[in-house]
Amino acid sequence: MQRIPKISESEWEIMKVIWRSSPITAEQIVLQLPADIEWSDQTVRTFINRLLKKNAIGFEKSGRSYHYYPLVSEQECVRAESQSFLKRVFGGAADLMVTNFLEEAHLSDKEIERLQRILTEKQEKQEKKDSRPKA
Amino acid sequence: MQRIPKISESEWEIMKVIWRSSPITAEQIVLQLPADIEWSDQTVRTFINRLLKKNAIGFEKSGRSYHYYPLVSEQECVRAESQSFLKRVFGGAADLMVTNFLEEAHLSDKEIERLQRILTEKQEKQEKKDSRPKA
DNA sequence: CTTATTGAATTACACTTGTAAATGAAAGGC
DNA sequence: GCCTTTCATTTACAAGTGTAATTCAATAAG
Repeated sequence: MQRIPKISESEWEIMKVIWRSSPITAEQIVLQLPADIEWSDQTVRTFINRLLKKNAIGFEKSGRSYHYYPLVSEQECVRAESQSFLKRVFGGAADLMVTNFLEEAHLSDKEIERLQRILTEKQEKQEKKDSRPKA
Repeated sequence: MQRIPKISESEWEIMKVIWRSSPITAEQIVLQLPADIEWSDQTVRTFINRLLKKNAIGFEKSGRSYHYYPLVSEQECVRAESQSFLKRVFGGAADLMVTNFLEEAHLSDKEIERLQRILTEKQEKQEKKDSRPKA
């Protein structure tokens, strides 16, 4: 009964398309997959069906073909995957993980500045919260 | 022939123990696994064997039992997993990912400051590089 | 109406993963 | 030297994944 079904690597590709443009037909999904992915129609339909079984997506009949739409939000799924990744690789330590990314990734000056702004905002928000009497 | 074998979730737990203290016997691995993991000895030995097959670890006989040690570094594996995660969930955009984590994770003031320091350092390093004539 | 086409649903099949049990081999106990 | 214990190796087996082919059902073409 867990809220968010486990979505496999291939299924993620399908979900990303559906999140981007739903409702959408199987045919359109095939077309909108990134060019470097070369799956047969059948393969794509298999993934669609598995996502249906997992209740990750739903559909509405529209004459001959189905229009699929997400039943779980990208937000939720990203969060779930991130949690799982974090736990597996960094034992759950978010700051460790961010540190690692900051050090490994080559970020542009712009990006670094943006991140600093976000951090500063977060800091200010927390200070405000701390100065309130705790409920 | 890819450098870093794919390490499953359970196998990661084993690897983390081996990275922490190697060379190490199967028995010790069992003992050093986090307390909330309850695998039978056999299960742990299965994972160890799979890691051997994948060439993620090696061993040296020492009389009755084996002493296992890593053949791939934690660094490498973390990097590989991160890449894979990044690609799957964020389409490869590292800054997006970091942003997301900063916003979702509850970081303490200390952690935020530490991250800011890291960012500042990175920024300074990049400026230095930029002021050099490009090779 | 019969046939060809086009989705969707079912079936397939090998590989991985989680979870062990069974078997084999070596070493220690007596 | 035989029996038990203890590792390691082999085998097991169901669920999930990657990758489709096959079958079924409805629609379009003639």
